[in-house]
Amino acid sequence: MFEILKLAPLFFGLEVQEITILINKVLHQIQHFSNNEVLAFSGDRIEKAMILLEGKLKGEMIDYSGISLKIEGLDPPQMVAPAFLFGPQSIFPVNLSALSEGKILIIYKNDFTSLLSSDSRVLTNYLNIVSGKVQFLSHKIALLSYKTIKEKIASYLLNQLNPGSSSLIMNQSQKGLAEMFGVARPSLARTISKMEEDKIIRWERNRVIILNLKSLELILGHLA
Amino acid sequence: MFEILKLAPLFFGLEVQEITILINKVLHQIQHFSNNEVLAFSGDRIEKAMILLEGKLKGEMIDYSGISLKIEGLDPPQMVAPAFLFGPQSIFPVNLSALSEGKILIIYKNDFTSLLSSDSRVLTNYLNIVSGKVQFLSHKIALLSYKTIKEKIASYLLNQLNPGSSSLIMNQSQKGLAEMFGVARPSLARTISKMEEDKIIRWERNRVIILNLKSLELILGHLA
DNA sequence: TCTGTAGTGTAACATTTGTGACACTAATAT
DNA sequence: ATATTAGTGTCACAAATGTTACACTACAGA
Repeated sequence: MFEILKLAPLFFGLEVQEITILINKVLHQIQHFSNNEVLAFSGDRIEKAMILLEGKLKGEMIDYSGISLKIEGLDPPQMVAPAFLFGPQSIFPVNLSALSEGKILIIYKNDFTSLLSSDSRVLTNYLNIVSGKVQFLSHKIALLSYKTIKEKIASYLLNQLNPGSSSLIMNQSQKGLAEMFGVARPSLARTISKMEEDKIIRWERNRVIILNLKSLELILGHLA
Repeated sequence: MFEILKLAPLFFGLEVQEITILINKVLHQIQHFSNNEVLAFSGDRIEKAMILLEGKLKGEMIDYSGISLKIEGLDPPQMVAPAFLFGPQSIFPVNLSALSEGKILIIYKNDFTSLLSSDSRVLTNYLNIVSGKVQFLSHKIALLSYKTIKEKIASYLLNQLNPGSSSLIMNQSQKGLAEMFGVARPSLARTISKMEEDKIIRWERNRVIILNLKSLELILGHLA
């Protein structure tokens, strides 16, 4: 019944039998949902942990005008909004609806904390998940706080660069990098070209050579 | 000895006696530090929970050029980087040094998870702290993701506006708003002027009247 | 009331980025 | 080997923002 949970990050390191025993020790429900069913609205209070067992869900973030901003699919054995289960704003960050029929494992908050207390592996896994979100978002904020394309490039290169090395292998196309930075590809190419002109870097297709590390660092230094 | 921890968010809802018993049930150390002592470098692995009992600490985020970007003070009974204790990048996000002599409560990770398991209030408190960080950072990212000044204005106004009202009292000067948005004041004024021209808003010194709410919302809707 | 400070409005010019387009190169699929 | 797709380089023009400067208005303090 819970075989899929062997693959869930929350239960990493546990066998199916162990998982089943843990879950059967706490109050839980199996909720069935049908195709196109709305499971939760953005802003609704979250009362329970929800882990997808079967089927497919969709999370939509809605903006002021009603146009959906971001759509994200959820497959088993993903947990719904793990980092919003606790905290001062424990509300659904998205509209949650079904893309198929399926099943969700439901554990109310108090029972979920009991589950966490009962096995240090599960507790550590959950703390890793939530803390990992913080670390991911912190990194994203650092990236978003760079305003100019030159800063974004410098930051990216300095982050990818191994200490003591002066070149790096690119595993990302310029097009992909532009998407990642949220900028226009031709603008990215133009800025790279300018940095090449200025003899800061040499940009080959799969490799970037740092010609003047100090200049690269100074680009970011102007942030203060 | 642990009286100050009565005020720590981690131990919210517990009495000093309860806190003392819990801490004495796990392995812990009291680390003394002296003025100006460096306690950790940015990038060092985090092995232990650290809660400040006495004294004052300073966290500095250093950028590539060596210029410090952000300085933050820590007072008792704050916990050092609570959201970085677990997770895939469990490293100090800052240089940590002392502004005075003092004492820190040290609990290694495994013992810290034992502490969390042993009292559901402490566990819930810790989950609230870390999850709250996610929620705070998510909100910050939403703000940072607006690229144009018009979007920032629209977002700010829609956030400040009481439902059903069509005007709001400004408790922030344009100059202050420009600083908050990280944009040039004349550029902000120009954009406001344009929105007035377009009959979206009327901007008086201490009051803004929304003339066309739909247009304001559409500004944000163009994000997709 | 007068003076100094803070905030505001606007202009000219400079800089950066976006957009749409096209030609060329490299990689992948048939 | 050829065709298709993806990525790259660059251009002209448009849009948005920054910078510097100055005049004017509002507010607070002496």
